[in-house]
Amino acid sequence: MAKVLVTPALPYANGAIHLGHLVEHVQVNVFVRALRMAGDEVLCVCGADSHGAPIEIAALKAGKAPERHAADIAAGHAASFARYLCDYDGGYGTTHSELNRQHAERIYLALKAQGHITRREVEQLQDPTDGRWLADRFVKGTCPKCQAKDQYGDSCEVCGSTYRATELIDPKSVITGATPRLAKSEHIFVKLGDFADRLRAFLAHEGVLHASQRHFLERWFEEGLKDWDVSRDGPYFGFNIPGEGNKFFYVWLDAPIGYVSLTEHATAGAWQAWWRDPKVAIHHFIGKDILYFHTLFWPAMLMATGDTLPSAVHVHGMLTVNGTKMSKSRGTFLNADDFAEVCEPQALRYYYAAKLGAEPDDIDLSFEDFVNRVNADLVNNVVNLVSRTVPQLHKVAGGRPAPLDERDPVVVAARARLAEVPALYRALDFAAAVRTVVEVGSVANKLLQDTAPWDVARTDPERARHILTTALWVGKSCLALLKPVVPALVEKLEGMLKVAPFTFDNALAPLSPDVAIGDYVRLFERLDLKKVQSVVKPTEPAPAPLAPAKGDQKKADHKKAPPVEAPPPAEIGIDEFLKVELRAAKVVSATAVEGSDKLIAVKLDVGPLGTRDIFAGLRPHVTPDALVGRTVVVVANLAPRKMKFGTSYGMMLAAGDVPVPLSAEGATPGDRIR
RNA sequence: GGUGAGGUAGCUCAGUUGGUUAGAGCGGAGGUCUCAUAAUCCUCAGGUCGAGGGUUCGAUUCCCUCCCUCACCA
Repeated sequence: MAKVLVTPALPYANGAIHLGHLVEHVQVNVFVRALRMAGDEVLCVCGADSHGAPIEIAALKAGKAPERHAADIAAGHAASFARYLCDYDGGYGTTHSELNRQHAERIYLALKAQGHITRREVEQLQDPTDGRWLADRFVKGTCPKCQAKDQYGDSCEVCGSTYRATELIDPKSVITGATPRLAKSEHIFVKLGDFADRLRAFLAHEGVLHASQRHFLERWFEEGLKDWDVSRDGPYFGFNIPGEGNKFFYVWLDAPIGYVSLTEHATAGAWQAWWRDPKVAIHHFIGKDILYFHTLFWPAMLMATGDTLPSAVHVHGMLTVNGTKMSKSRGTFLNADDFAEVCEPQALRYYYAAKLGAEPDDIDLSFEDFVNRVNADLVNNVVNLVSRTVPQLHKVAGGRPAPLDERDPVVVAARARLAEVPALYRALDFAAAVRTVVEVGSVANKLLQDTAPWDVARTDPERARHILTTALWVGKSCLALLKPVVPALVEKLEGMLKVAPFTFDNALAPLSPDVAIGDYVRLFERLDLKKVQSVVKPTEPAPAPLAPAKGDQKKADHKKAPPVEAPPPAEIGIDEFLKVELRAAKVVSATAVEGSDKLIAVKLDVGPLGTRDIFAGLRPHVTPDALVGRTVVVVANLAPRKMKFGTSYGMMLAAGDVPVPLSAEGATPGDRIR
């Protein structure tokens, strides 16, 4: 019996749980339930990552103490996870705990005692009003490259360029609005390079990391590991660094330490039984965005204290919804609770499981596919098997199954296929597990169709009883193996069939002829696409497509129709319309963009507004020369858009599938169009 | 820009340690049973396996180049 500790990453306590978090937590929960069905001793802990500047500042804005704020958010996390049947040993905890402080100090002091700590001065922006040190995200100003206003201190969302916060034009603190000043402070660093060889060896172990991720990390080693800045000067919401006055641990230092302190909490103090026993397998599940922390910093910390290193760091891909990144403005940023309102949470568990393979691929939640998969594979196939047989078995045999005919080829084949499933769960290839179950289920549906027990019953009830028993056994066995994915559904089945809770040992056991099964109860409801789609509520009309970049164009060609019916554009008032600054502009020059077969680089004369460079995706239909000298319509206040070949400062309007530039012939360049 | 991963039927994916006609589910078309949650079952898709080149008797599967997509860049 294996002893396994499993953790998802700790969700950050500054926002609600969304469908992206759920990919990881469903993956973890299915894994944990499967291991437990296999008889392993499993501990699974999780809690909110509760420290850091973003939380402190959000709390400030909400008028709460940061502890309070983080606790409130964490309570929401716990409720959301519970709805999706994801539960954690010891409950859903937090990193803001006394236990976590103790472990953070223990680990830090070990690093220090071994000489892995160093210190040096760092220059950073500081708010002069309250002395607060400002991370890049807390400074906003004008982009030094494209002059876009209101951009964060690390990169410009408009032109995509990156820079230092100190390069911003007219920088302001987002907290006080004051102009920050540059100041120096001493920070504490972990000399990660000290661990480079050991880390490299650790990551090379078979199974620790998927090969593709290992390749990815190679480069960091080749470039050499830099020191890791682990201190922040107060005010900061976190743990004081022992002996360092007003310095605090950077949130990413104590976050993973939460895995240990949450273990201690969940086991009433017995953390060493999990973190000091080399026989325990530790599995971390993370998104690829935090790979760095879990494969370099975290193992280095564990090395310093001699705690057990992870057996595996499982990386999953990111979630897209209907083919696009979740976006607040498009209304596709779906939080878990909202989604649970329009569909049974187990349906999402099923879909995620059906899409999660052993490879760390991104996964897409396409509503149409989601509804199809759940209805066709789960309900119409596997669940339907139970619904087709249980009532009939009552009719022909008083609910008593026949002895299972082990020589029946359907039974033999099903046993062989289904026996592979537990190993697929262990290998994290849930997609293959689900696929196998569904395939076996359809064999039994075919059996029923071909042998028609409802006919046979009229002449040979005993024969009908045997057929129904076989089909029900297949359905029962399939669902038993799906229990890690849809536990509540399967518990209903256990009750209906009056059997002991399923494990991987008894999943394929025959039903007892001595026990009459109970009355049929519906196990699961089909999903309604319209209802699922209703979860997307655009808060504003979809932004007009920008000058079609090559990629967009291609995508548009391949997607027959948008997966979600685009809601008709909402009505807008005149004031709204007037926000769009349309102007007449004369084409000064137009040249084909080398390397693109769609784009034309156009220089426009916009009268008093000067000249503008834009890219127009008109090439397949319009030759550049034909544009020169024409007066066209341009959106003058469109945010600049960075494209592969440069930045487009506006958009030329065109109509039709074969785009024809709109003409403003007769107008003077620069004229406002209304 | 650098690095990594990927591009297989309308959609979601499987597969090929290189080899006869590249598969499944869903959607779509037609038919069927009627036990079942308008469920089941049968038939129908001819897709340049992203593009080009190379290695080979033979490549979708190996190598190179290019295009495109996604992610990460402390």
